Formats: sequence, C-alpha cells, structure tokens
Amino acid sequence: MSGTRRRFRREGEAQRQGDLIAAALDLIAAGGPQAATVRAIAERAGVTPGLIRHYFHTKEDLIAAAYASFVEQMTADHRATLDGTTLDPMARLARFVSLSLSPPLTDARTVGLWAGFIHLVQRDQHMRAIHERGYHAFRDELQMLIADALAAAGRPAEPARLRAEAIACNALIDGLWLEGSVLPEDFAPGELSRLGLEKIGALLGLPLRDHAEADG
Amino acid sequence: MSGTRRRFRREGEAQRQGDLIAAALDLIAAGGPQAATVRAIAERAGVTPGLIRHYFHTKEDLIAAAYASFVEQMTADHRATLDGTTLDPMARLARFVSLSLSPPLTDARTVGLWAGFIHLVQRDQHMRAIHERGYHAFRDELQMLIADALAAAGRPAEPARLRAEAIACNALIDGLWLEGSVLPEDFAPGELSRLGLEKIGALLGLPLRDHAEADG
DNA sequence: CCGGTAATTCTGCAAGCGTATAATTAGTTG
DNA sequence: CAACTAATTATACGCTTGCAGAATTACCGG
Repeated sequence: MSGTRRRFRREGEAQRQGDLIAAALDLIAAGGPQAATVRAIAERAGVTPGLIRHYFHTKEDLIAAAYASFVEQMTADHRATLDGTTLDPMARLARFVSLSLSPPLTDARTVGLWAGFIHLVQRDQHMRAIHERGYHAFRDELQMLIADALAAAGRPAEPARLRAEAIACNALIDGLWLEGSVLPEDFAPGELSRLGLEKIGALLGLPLRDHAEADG
Repeated sequence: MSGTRRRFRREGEAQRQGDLIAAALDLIAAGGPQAATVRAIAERAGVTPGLIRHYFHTKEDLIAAAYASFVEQMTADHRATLDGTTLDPMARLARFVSLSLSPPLTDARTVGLWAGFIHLVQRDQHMRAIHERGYHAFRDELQMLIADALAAAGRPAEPARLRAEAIACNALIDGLWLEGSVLPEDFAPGELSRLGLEKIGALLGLPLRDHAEADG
C-alpha cells in the first residue's frame, strides 16, 4: 500500500553491531538510560527497530554489549597512548595521570555514560563483572607505574604499601575526574591535570612534571 | 460496580510530599531512574497515582524535589554531626573525612542515587544549580576545616593554595567514596576511612587521627 | 540472468507510561 | 447531624515501549 519500501544495504554483523552499540552509547550519554529506546537506537544507527533483535537477542543484551564496549574502549585508549612510547617510569606515570584528567576521559560524555550504567552494574552480575575487570585493570596499571617510578627513584615499596598508594592515587584521579567532568566550568583548562600531577607527586614523594601537548 | 473503594486517611501536605519523595528516592536508588514510574512511586508511598499530581504539578517536578531533598539531606547530615561538638580543628577535619567515607554516605544507595540524577543534572539547569550548590557547600566546608587545621598547626595558608588543597582533598574523598560505594567488597571495613585520613594527612602535612566509634 | 539465503523492513500487539478529570470520601465547621 | 471543602481514589485516554512474526529485498553463487 504505502508504495516503496525503504532502501537498505546489507552490512556485516560486526559493522551493524558496532553501529547499534555506538548509537546506544550516544543516546545514553546524552539523555540517560531512558533515552536509549529500541526505536531511538535504530533511528540513530540508520536502521529500523526490528534489526536490533536480529543481532541481539534482547535489548538488555545490546545494553550489556554497549557497556562492555565502553569499558574496553576506555582502558584501551588509555593503554594505547602509553604503549610504544619510550618514556622513563616517572614520565610514564605523569602521562597516565595527565591523560586521565583530560578529554576524552574527563568529559561530560564519559561521566554520563559511567553514571548511566551504574544501576545496572549494581544489580546485574554480568555487568558487575565487566565493571570490576575494567576498574582493576586501571588500578593495576596505575600500581605498576607507581612501582616503577618509585623503584627508579631508588625508593622501592613493598606490596602492601604499594596497594595503598595505588588506591589513594586512583581515588585522587577519580575524584578530580568526577568533578572536572560534571562541573567543567569550575576549573581552568589544564588545572585538573596540573593539580593531579602535583598532588600525586606529593603523595608519592616524586616530582611529577607535565610534558603534554602544547600549552598557550 | 467494583464494590468498595479503597480506604484512606487524609494527611498534611508536608507528610505526603515527604512520603512521595522518599518513595521516589528509594526506587531510583534501587533500580535507576527507569524504576521511578508514577505508579511505582505511588504504590511505595501507599497512595494511588493520581495523588502525585495533586501535590506536584508534574512528575518532573517531583523528581526535581526529590533531588533537592537528597542533596540537602546529604550535606545536612554531614554538618549536623560536626556541629555541637567541641573538637579541636584537626579532630574536626578528621571527623569530616571519616564521616564521608562511612555509611550512609559511602554506600551503594547514595552512589546509586547520585548516578541516577547525573544526566538530569547535566541537562536541566535547575537540577544543575542544585548540584552546584551542594557540591560547593561540601567543598567550602572542607576548605574551612583545612584552613582551621593548618592555622592551628601554625602553618596558615593563603587563599589560592587553600583552594587547591581543598579541591585535592575533596577529590581524594570523592574518589574513595566512589570506589568504596560501587565495589565495597574490595575494601576491608574501615579501610577507606583509614586510607582517607592517612593520605589527606600526607597531602596537608598534618597527622590526622581517627577517633570514631568503636573498632573491633 | 536466475534462484537461494538471510539481512532488513514492515506491521501489529499487549503492556506500561504520564496525564487529565470526574467521582468519592474523610475530616471540619456550624 | 448536615453542609462544605479538599484530599484521595478511580477511570480513561493517547502515546510509547519492547517484542514478535510475516513480508520483502539486497546480495551471492551458479
């Protein structure tokens, strides 16, 4: 009756799943979990709603996949910028801190996504496992960087103290991340990175210096 | 037709509004914003859905009121436990830190509520104002405590440095709060408070000691 | 150029959503 | 005890939601 059907192109499974996941993440970041309806996700991904259930058994499955993708990309980006560089341990630690406290990590979108998934993390065991893995990966990497930096400074630390330092430094980063992401106008550009480096340096007794990209 | 109508008691405006707000907060904490439907809120508050629109012009209004109540209670609880005590400045600061890193503040419910409102805070200007006020109240109080503690230790700090210290200490608290609330099983009981006191003490160069309630 | 396959669209449904409004009932006042 | 008022319930409406299944169409191998 309604004349012509909508034209479409066939795509690979990976491509379409990726599009749908990206669309879901965009919507959750912008409008919270409520905004990620199957219809909205499909429209943003450029397909019709029915296709979602061709690639995901249920909407909940898509959301879980989106969360896994989000966590993985967060840590992957982080690691990628650190690997392949030939910095000394202290510079690597400084870079890690600086990266954590700048976009795209410190950003309204990231914190919005993080918050949008929290209640799922608290209730769904699968989501919780994903979260736990990501969090521990982040903290473990930070702990290794701290260990290397302390060792390079001639002050190696025993495991128990190392764990405490990592938790504290991680908390400092997370706190600055939170505040800078939710109320960005409260802080001058680069202030968060500077503060993070200075205070983490103070906690560890290491003079951390920023050597990031150009500064005006 | 359906026989008897439901029995009810008339209540004051404050009481009913409070009940509805409490119900909304419970639901958001447990199941995220999605769970706080008008029907669910009404059922939990022991009334029928229509009553919500007798006390709030729209559901959005109720949610905004709930958020304001949440933020206010968070800071009020905090302040109340500190006022009326005759502790020296350093003990007051220690108490502030310790309170922030124990239930009910450091708790799955609180972080669940906080996260559940974030996307509203980011989009709605009214919500944003509420958030900003609460955040600044918390940080300003912390800053005053730090100022007093430093002054009492004979090392008063100038405003600019004081602001930086407050932001950093606040971030450390927030980070520990976040991690302890989302993954409580990662930390031993009291570990967060201990860590917070130790590391904030290290940042400020003050020996903060815990003198909270009994310890096993 | 012609089938076959599965990726994609389309249509529809039952349930739940927020909201509007009329009907009732509890409590107050004289 | 009867009238009055406002708190509360009840009912209904239009819209959206996630999901299901049938119909179509793009692409691939012959």
